[in-house]
Amino acid sequence: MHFQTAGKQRQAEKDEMDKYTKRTTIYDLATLAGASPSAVSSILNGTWKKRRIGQKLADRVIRLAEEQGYAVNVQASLLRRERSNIVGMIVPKYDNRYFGKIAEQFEQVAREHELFPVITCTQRDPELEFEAAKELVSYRAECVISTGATDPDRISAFCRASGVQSINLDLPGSDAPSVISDNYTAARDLTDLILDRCEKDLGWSGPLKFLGGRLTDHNTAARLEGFLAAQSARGISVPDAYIMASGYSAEKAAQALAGFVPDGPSGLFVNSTISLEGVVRWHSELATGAGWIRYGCFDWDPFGSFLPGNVGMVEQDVTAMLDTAFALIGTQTESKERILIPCILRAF
Amino acid sequence: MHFQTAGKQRQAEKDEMDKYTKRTTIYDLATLAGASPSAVSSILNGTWKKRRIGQKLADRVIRLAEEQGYAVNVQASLLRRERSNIVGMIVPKYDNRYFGKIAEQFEQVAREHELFPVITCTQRDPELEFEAAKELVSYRAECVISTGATDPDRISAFCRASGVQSINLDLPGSDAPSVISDNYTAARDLTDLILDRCEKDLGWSGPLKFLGGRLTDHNTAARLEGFLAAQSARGISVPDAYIMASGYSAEKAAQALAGFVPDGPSGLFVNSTISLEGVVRWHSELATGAGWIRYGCFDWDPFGSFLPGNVGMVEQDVTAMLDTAFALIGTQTESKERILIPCILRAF
DNA sequence: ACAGCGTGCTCATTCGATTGAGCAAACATT
DNA sequence: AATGTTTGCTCAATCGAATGAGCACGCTGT
Repeated sequence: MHFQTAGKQRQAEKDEMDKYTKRTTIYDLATLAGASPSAVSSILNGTWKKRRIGQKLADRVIRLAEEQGYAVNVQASLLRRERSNIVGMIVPKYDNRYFGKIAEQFEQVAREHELFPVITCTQRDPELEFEAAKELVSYRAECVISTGATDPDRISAFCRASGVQSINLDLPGSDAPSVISDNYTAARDLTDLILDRCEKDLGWSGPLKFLGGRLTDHNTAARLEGFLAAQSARGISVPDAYIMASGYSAEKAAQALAGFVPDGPSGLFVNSTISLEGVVRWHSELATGAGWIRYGCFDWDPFGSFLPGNVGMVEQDVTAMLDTAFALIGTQTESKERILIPCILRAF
Repeated sequence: MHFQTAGKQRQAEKDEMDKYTKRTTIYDLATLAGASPSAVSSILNGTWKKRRIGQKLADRVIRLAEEQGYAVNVQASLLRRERSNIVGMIVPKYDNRYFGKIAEQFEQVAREHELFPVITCTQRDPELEFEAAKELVSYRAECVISTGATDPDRISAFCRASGVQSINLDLPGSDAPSVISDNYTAARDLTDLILDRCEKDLGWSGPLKFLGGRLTDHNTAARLEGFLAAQSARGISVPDAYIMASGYSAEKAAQALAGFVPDGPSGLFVNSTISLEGVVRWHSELATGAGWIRYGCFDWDPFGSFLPGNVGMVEQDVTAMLDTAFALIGTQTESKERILIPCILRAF
């Protein structure tokens, strides 16, 4: 009999190792309670009423489990259940408020859905991203959410092949449903805000410069579109040289602005807080003309409102995005639709 | 025979569900390769040479595994190995640079040590913290690292009872080894920096005000000690009312300063970026006297250097802390020592 | 021809929890 | 007393991979 054998061996172990290994199992508890492992199992996982185990035995086992510091072996449990209850998230970085908030909210929402959140940070490295996805599949995750992935479709394809659901967040893919911010609308609104402020404060109306991000990146492209649309709606045309999509780093942003000393009103659309760092560095080192600058940033940081010249920031609605994403988990929909979540514009 | 039974049932499943469930197992691969599951298993986990499996069979199985998109079932594998390779980290928040960096570095270092990192964010809720620890123990984590935990000793005790190693990071406990910043020395250095600047810029020498944190919290206490020591070394004595350890929130910090309108030189020691937010808010709203203020912050944020009045920030050496903590993993040392890691002072 | 050895593989058991099936006793019903 | 029903529990198989033990074959040496 399986459990007796196990019990005996465990006993031998105890004799030999004398409590070095304290991992209590249901077999140990069964022996202690004078009951069967299956009774113990069902008592501890809450199915005991369904299985018509008596209250008395249940109480006894529960007390024993507490005394012995029992904790289920999730590996064994999940193996049998053929469910993992794990939701994986792939995130590029934790080093800014946006991804920090995503990670934090992700955990919270996952727990509300009775799922075990596992977050992996991939440093924007496509290989690491894919490795992370494979790892999550190995853990039999119920769903893998790729956030800001460089190659979301590769991940989706792999997940599909293993029968794992995948969802894209923040950056869309074409091979799985995507929940993303409404970058176009928010960029348009932010651009309008900057233009309004330039007019009000400086009596000047564009064109604005666009700084940061990469044009090949979907979100930057959508934001640029909104940026241009807001201006062309006012009859402003933006010279090509004003589009400085110089990548994601403070240094690059500062470099892009290096030669620029404003000799009159000017405005900037800053595409991320990381680029904003570069802008602020440049701005604070200007000998003259600093007062002629107005800028807004597509991204949120609590220190933003204290930066001189900053007229407003766009905060992405992380909570709404995650709620939407989690609503998709478990649905069999083969749709690869893009769901747009409106952003929150914070004007200063 | 176990594997034949499994093979047959799997086949039946395939017939019935026609590839809806694609989770390939070693039994599937064994059938396809005409080999035994044990051969397949050892080939895929790298022990095949030890087990004298031939190169030809190995090649064939490896190719098949790739073709079929095979991924080990970690649950089964770990159950058998009785090792999880999981390191857990309990972290209070992701919403500032410090914990963001900790989380990111933790993952990286864990991977370098061939461990699977699982991070849980507990919102500074003691119950959630403990639940998280229990969950990690259920997953048979090799080690649980508690960062900034409100009750690290409770976690350590529970882990010990289950035979799981635990380490405290950032905030010390008395029941497990602790790796923490050298708060005293860094606070002393930061205080000296602020005092120096006050003298140089304003021709004034203290006493400074201390803002933020909670005195019951070990780190705040150590920093306060350094703060006071630096001043008493210069013969400055600090009035009790200058110690405003008003907790961890921007609002609280702003409130603590609310009535204060400087009518002469003054200096502040700010105990965290979250308090710094409150300071900056207050500072930027001052009608007069803003120029008379100098402050430094015990915590790092890249926007810090652009804030007027900020003379320097202390950055905790996260990399060194984590390297030190990981060096402890697997050691059987029963020591509950505190290991102090020097901080990095960034003067502006 | 047979012992001795190396090579290449398979068998059967195990990890700990779950679960459909089923047994035995207590109790109710006719 | 015979039958049906409920209650309280146990059995045995199972999830997928890992592994000590061992089998069968071929080769070498004598």
